Order: sequence, then C-alpha cells, then structure tokens
Amino acid sequence: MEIDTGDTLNAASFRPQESLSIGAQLHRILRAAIIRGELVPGQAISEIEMSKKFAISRQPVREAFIKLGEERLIEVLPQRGTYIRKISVKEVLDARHLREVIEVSIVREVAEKHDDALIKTLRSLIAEQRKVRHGDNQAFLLLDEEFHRTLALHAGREYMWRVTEGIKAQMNRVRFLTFDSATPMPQLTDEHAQVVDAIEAGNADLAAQRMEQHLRALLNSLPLIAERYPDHFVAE
Amino acid sequence: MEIDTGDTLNAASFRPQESLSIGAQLHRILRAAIIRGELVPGQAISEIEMSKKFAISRQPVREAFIKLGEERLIEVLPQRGTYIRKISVKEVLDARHLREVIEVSIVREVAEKHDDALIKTLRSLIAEQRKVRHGDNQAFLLLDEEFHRTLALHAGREYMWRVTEGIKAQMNRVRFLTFDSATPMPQLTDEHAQVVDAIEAGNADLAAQRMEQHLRALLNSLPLIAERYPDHFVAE
DNA sequence: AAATGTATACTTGTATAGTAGTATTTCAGA
DNA sequence: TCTGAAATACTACTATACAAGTATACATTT
Repeated sequence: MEIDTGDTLNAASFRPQESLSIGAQLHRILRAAIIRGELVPGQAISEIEMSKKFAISRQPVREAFIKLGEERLIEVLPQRGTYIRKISVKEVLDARHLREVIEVSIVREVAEKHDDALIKTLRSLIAEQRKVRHGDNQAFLLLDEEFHRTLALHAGREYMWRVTEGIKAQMNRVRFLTFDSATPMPQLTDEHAQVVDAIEAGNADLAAQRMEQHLRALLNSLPLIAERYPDHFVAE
Repeated sequence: MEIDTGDTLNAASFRPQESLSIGAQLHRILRAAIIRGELVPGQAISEIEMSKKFAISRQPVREAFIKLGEERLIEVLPQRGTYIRKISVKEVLDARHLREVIEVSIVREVAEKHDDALIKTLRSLIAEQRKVRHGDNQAFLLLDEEFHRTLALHAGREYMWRVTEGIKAQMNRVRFLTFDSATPMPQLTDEHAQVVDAIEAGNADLAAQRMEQHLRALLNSLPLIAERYPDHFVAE
C-alpha cells in the first residue's frame, strides 16, 4: 500500500525502489517537511491530525513519530502533545563540529589512497555543480551531498556516513531557512575543487585544512539567521 | 503511575527518571540482552513471542523493535521475521575508528581547557577502577564508560557523546563475548592515568596520542574472537 | 474575590482483531 | 521416488477501540 501524499509533495521525489511500509513512507515525508521548514518549529502536530491528513490509521503515524523523535526533529510529550523541535544553536554547532571531525578524517584517508577514477568522478560532480542555474539551491544541495558522500564511501566509511545523515538533517534545517537568499554556490564549488586538487596531489594535510575551512564556512551566518528567525530557535 | 506512599513528602526520594512507557522499558531490556549476548546473533524473535513472554500487547513490542532496528541490533524483515543481527567485523572496526576520531578530538579540547576539579574527578574514577576486584568486568566497564563520558561532557560535546552511545553498543557486544576471560583492567587503568597526566600537563598532542593507543587496544583481539565464535559474526 | 473541585476535550499509550505477505508442509499426480 | 501446486502456519503490518494522563474552562465553595 502506498499512502496518498495529496498535493503536499511532488511525486517526483519518490524513488520507485522497494515498497516501504506506510510508517516509513510517512517518516520520509515528515522528515523532509521539517527540514524544509514547511512544518515550523514549535508547531504542534498530533497523531490523529496526520492520520486524517494522509487517510491512514494512527499506528503508522506513531511509528513515524518515534523515528522523528530519535532524530530530535520532534518532541513527543506523553499525554500532552507532539511538537516540532525548535532549532538549538548549540546543538547545530556541536553537530557541525562533529561533521568537521569526521570529514576531515575521511579526506585525510582519501588523500592517502586516491585513484584516477575517484578524481574523475569528483571533477565530474564539480562540473555539474557549476552548471546549476543561479537560485536552484536544492539541486546544488543534492550535488553537494553527493560530493561528500563519494569521499566517505571511497574511504570505506559507511558507518561514519550514516552518522552524518543525522548531522546534516540538523544543519540543513538552518540552510533551508535562508533558502530564499542565494547560496554562494560558486564559492562552495571552488572550495570543493581545491579539496580535490589537494587530494590529487596526495597532500593529506592540505586537503584536511581545506575541508575544515569549507565546513566551517557553511554555517558562518548562523548567528545572523538565529537573530532573524527568533521563533525558530530555542532560547538558551 | 502511582505515588510512593513509603517515602511520602521526602523530596530526596524522588527519582529524576520519568516513568518510561512499556515500549521504552522493553527496548532497554532487549538492548541489554542483545549486548550481553543472552539473545544470540542469528536467533529469531517475534512480536508475539515477546508479547507473551512479558505479558504485554504486541504494539509496545513493535515500537521497541523499531528502535532496536535503528540501532542495528536486530533486523526486521517485513512479513518474514525478525532476527538478532550478527556482528559485522567491518562494522565494529568502522565504529571503533569513528569513536577514536571523536574521542581524540575531545581529549585535545580537554587538554587545552582543563581545570583542577576535572583532574580530581578523573583521578577519583581511576582510583575506583583500581579497586574493582579481579573478574568483575561489568563493574569495570561502567567505570570505564564514566571516565570517557566525563571527558566528553567537560568539553561540552553532548551531541558527540550521544553518537558514541550507539558505537559503544556495537563494541560492547564483542567485549561481552570474552566476558569469561579476564579484561586487562590494570593495563586499561594505567592507560587512563597516562591520559590524565598528559591532560594535566596541557600537552594536547600527547593526550591525543595516548587516547588513540588506548582505544586501539580495546579491540586488538577482535580477529581471534571472530574466529572463535564464527556463528556470532556475519560471513564477509 | 480567591481558592478549589469537576466536567470536558484534548493528547499519547496500550490492547485486540483482522489483513497481507512469506515460508513451509502436505499431498495428488507423474 | 520425485515434482509441483495448493493448503497451512507462521510472520510483520495496519486498523479500530479503549485506557490513562494532561490542560483548560467553568462551576462551586470559602
């Protein structure tokens, strides 16, 4: 069975792979909606509300809520209600730091055991990134993630990459807040290119340093964003 | 929920731990059972079996299964069955590596901003570790984890520590396999002490190096263990 | 007027029943 | 004896109903 997403989500984003359970499908849908900010932080959602909206029973909704709770995207208060979690600046910065530690370590490994095929793949991704039309931030985001994932999997660090999935969720919530304004795509792409150059040269220290800078730049506007959208963040 | 009539009006007797749902309680129980090896890898478990065993309905069991599945401790095959995951040597080593990257980064931070209170706490933990009687590996394991957690929280890295919870689950499954044989407690304790010395000296590089060695030693017997318990591991 | 009890309308948590998919067994037919 | 399709016995998945906790509005009492 497949749940009716109605007009809340375009069918193009669905992968025709294996049939997921209703709960798993809803989890994906809600997760994306939270990250994209369609469900705003602090907003109350309920199992009944969602079950009606998608014409399913409460049980699958419940299971989706459990997963979202573990990802810290919502907060389930027993017998009281469920709310979209507000973004915590501290938590986002902490997550970003963990991602930095992970990816710097990965790029070091990659620099020490790279091959021509990898370099070619990475350069191809960078070329695609340059072709993204101005303003299509979502397309760029996908290519950006593929670039980083390629590095992680080449190093054989699937476990690490699975962890960064959760990290990226927190970070992307912030990035989507400024989705209207332009992402500095050319700059980020140049940084990618410089990382690849360092990898190709086999210079692990340089690659690590450039990756570190790259990841730090991603959220350097966080304080301003938090100030502009005070309702989206927890007071701390 | 019922009130405790025994210690009425004694505020100190209040447990800071809120009442967990049945599903959450079962999750804890099963998680511990899997890590301790009481539920052996490959073994089939079912919702009905557990609901009968604990005299509860199947719904809470289901929710516990979902959480265990996300932790990769069990594998839920839709319409087929649920099984205790076999241990993957690659995954354990990858997890250990991630833990190394995380904790080395943490100990660097701690070395650069330590204080006397922290050193005192750490030395106190080490003293307790020395007092653990030979063979009581579980007591040592708890003190070991508290040592590492203290470092993480002092660095203000709660997010990182949450991630290592999942990592430790995978590693501890291996450690519990050799629970009968003696853990080299004196050696591990000495390594802890040397890390603290480096922290107190403010030598971040040395502290990092010693932590790295310490964490690598934890699983150096993994290949032998995997060979001795082939049924517990996935063929790869 | 202020404090307190109570009904009500929410919420999430749990139990039970039935659905749908998979694997195994059974047994007719060669 | 072997083959293969249908019956059977599981499994996880979903739907519905009910239980229990919480917040709020409102009546009651002091």
